[in-house]
Amino acid sequence: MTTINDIARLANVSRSTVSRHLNKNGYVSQEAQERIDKVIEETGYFPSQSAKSLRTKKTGVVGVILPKISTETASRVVDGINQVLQENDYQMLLTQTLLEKEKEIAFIRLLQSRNVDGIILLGTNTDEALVEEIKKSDVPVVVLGQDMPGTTSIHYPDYKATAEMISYMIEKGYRDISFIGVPEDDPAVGIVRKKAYIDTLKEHNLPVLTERITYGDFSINSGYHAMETIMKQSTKPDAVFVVTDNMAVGAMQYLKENHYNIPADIGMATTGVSRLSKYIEPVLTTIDFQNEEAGAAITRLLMGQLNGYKKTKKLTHTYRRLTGNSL
Amino acid sequence: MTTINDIARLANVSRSTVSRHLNKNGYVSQEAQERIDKVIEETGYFPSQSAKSLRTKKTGVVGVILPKISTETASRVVDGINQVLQENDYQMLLTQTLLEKEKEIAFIRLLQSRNVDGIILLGTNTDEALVEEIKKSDVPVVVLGQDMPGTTSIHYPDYKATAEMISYMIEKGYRDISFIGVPEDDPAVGIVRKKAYIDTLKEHNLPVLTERITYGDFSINSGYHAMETIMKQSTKPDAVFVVTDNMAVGAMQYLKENHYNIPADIGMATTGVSRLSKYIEPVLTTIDFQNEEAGAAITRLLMGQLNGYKKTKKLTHTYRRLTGNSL
DNA sequence: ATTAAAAGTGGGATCGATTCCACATTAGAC
DNA sequence: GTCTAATGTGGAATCGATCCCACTTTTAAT
Repeated sequence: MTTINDIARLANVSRSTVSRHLNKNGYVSQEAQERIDKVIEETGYFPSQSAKSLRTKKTGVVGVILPKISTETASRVVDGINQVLQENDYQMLLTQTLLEKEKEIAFIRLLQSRNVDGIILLGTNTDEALVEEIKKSDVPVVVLGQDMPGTTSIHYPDYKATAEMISYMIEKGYRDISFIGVPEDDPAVGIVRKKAYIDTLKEHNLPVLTERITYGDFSINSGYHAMETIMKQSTKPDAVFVVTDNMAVGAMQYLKENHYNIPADIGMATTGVSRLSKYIEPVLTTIDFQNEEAGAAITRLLMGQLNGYKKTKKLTHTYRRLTGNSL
Repeated sequence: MTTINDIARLANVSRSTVSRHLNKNGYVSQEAQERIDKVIEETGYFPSQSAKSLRTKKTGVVGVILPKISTETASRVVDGINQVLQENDYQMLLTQTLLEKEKEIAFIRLLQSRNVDGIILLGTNTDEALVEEIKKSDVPVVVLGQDMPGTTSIHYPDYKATAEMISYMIEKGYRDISFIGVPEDDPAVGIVRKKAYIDTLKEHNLPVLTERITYGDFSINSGYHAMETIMKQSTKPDAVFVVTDNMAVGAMQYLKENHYNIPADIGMATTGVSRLSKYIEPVLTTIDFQNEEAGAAITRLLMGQLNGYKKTKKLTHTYRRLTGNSL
């Protein structure tokens, strides 16, 4: 491999001069620049990032930790992240936890050992151990999707969007709305969205029935089974709200297989699957959290931190309701 | 930041001993090991990957170049890649070209400057310039999706799968099948699949009409417009085959908006959208190229190359036909 | 008891860049 | 024509690891 020393020798200058030219700092004569450029061109030289970052403590790489890439939500967020990183000449080191919590902590360490300049975490919990690990981190960590204590983070408007959707369902005439949620480990999705559901029912003087509240684990399959549990109850609800896209797909699969008509037999609303919801029949009424923009926004916050901004920031992202004919 | 020297000093050994212990080569006494472990535990030390890879020329990072992550096909491939990389303790540096060809070449260089150990390219063309760049690469490059000259690659069974699907459509009674393809820059999708379509029509003594062959650019939108072009012709076809998932979604959108009934008015078949095709109404008949497994397979080939296997390998991946009611 | 092999350790060179510093040359100001 | 500032250059230290080599101590074999 060609090194800076080879270039220096071939161009008849010192390696300091080559470095100065490459980084455009300090003085280099016109002639020297030309000789260096010529040699670089001929050899196809590119500086070793390892050596560079050993000296400068910067790698130009940002680590991204997410549960699983092959979901619409995650891949859209990554699109947004990528866009901002590219604008700022950063690269992305991608890791997947597959929803194993310990891996979030392990990856924060691993990414640091790889000397990333910063870390973006798509949050799935706010456990004490995780908060601690973030606090200990040498590099800035920003979080999307959870209100992570003491950390710059953007979370979705879980409460507002859910409450509004439930209100909308009630307006539409539904009176017995069931709920497919996730465990409380995930505060944003597991606690806040459930609370919004319960609060809104109460506000409208509707009963909150524990048997109408079921849980899945984010997977398509778990949505299927949660829906099954609900529909096997002695009395059936007239609608269902599913907290995530993947589980909604599973729930819909159960309903289709068992020949329930949506929305005639049961209304359905969810969050996510925004891009594909309109090709699914019936067209899903869903909350679009605008994941690309959220990914871009959290990345901009990280860029800010990398440029020395120290204070932690808390933002709530926006959303739009997409109205289909599933209600 | 804690370095190996700090650990050495605190544990009262030399930095060589710490290194030997960490890498489990050479001799280190039991007591020394314990002292070192204790200090590492206390300080939360992790070795600097930059320094390490400057010496060893290995980073444990594999670069992945793909057109766009937020498509079902790409994200499933990445899932497969990730799985194998994780098993082998590699990390993934992800880049997106957004279908700009020059970026494929630029990223091959960039990734090398970042000292990745190998590169996985989701191929979109086999241009001379790209082939040259791959040949010049210091690190192994493997390609998925194209039969890249001189390079270890896995391509999909484009011809066979397409021909079989067209045959199946003909068996089903369709006689005027239109085609939405992509430009020939992409040999696998643009040339081979079209050839299979044409050959199969000919084999069955059906006319090949140029006006039935349209092109898109992989985007949903282009699928929409291609479908529009076809349906605005004086005589309408009785079926359409769309070469990629995204474009199929667009084509379907056009048909739905204009109240064409699938399959009564027009039959439809495609490749991809395998995971979601069954939730779309009608359930799409599609070719599933089993992208996770393809991603895993190409990554295994790369791992082989990293372990010294030198010969270039050419493989064809498998597929399954998923039968829906869109035909 | 002698000796060779095994076990254990530290010093120093090295990887390829950046960056500080000393020094030489040139240009411009008076 | 001096003097200072700007321009231009190379040497050497440094980043944090690996790894070869030299050396000492322990163990085991004869």
